[in-house]
Amino acid sequence: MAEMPPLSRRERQVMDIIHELEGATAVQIRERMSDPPTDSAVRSVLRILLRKGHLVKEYDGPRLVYSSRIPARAARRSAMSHVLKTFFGGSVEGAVATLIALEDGALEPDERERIMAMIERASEEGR
Amino acid sequence: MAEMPPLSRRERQVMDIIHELEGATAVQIRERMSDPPTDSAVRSVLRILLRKGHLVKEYDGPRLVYSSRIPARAARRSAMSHVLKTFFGGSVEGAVATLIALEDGALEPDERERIMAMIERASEEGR
DNA sequence: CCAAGGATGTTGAATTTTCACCGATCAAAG
DNA sequence: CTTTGATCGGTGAAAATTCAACATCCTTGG
Repeated sequence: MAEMPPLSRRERQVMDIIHELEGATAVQIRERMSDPPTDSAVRSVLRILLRKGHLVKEYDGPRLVYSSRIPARAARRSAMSHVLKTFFGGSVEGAVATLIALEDGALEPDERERIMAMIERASEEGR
Repeated sequence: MAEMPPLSRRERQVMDIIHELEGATAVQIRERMSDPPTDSAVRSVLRILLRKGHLVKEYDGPRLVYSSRIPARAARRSAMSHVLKTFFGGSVEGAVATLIALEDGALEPDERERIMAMIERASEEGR
């Protein structure tokens, strides 16, 4: 049950929104779309993603909430791994450089500190 | 001339390969595909990407080399920005954490040093 | 000069995506 | 009880995609 065929356009758009919100209803998803189709169109995509095994549904009161079947942690790593390989030739250094330069201007001093500390800690724990 | 409609499956696959190689011929692209279609099928996608303005072609001797129309720097930032927003809620700290934990095990001490130095430098220059 | 191989572009058709219409269900309001 | 509004799922057809077969244009070697 590998996730063999990559996602279509709408499918990826919906999955991204669900990842960002970590679970969402059909209406929430539609609200987040820049070019929203009909409500039923969104549900069609959701049904397909369910059938393909990318999503799971769960009732929250009367509403259905759709969530990613794979844990957030794994999804994050997979996404980051892909851009690292595709756009940075695997260079963690290059990726971090782009990352910290992203929020235009400098990043907060305390966030900078936390990141530094985190790297220290990681390199110790990692043996 | 915004790049309004997101890319289709094949289109994205081809664009990723071109980004990774920073320019490639039709044959190179086909070689990199896990489920390669016919040579002409690849060219069809390339033609579409040219028409949509995502690619530019340029002769390198007898061969045509296809490259991204937008500069690598901008493409990298855009890609990283997207995963940052979609998977990390905009948290640079979280993104860096995932990034440095990515290459299983710890990252090289010297790479760690370079990253640390880079962050220092960025926070100074960035004012 | 002529053939062969490589690279490119084009066409048309099969498959896949995308989407709106429709009916069913359910809850709250009238 | 009936109506209203909101959610949900199914169906089928239009639109986009994917792709292989085909035609053309170099370029190179015989």
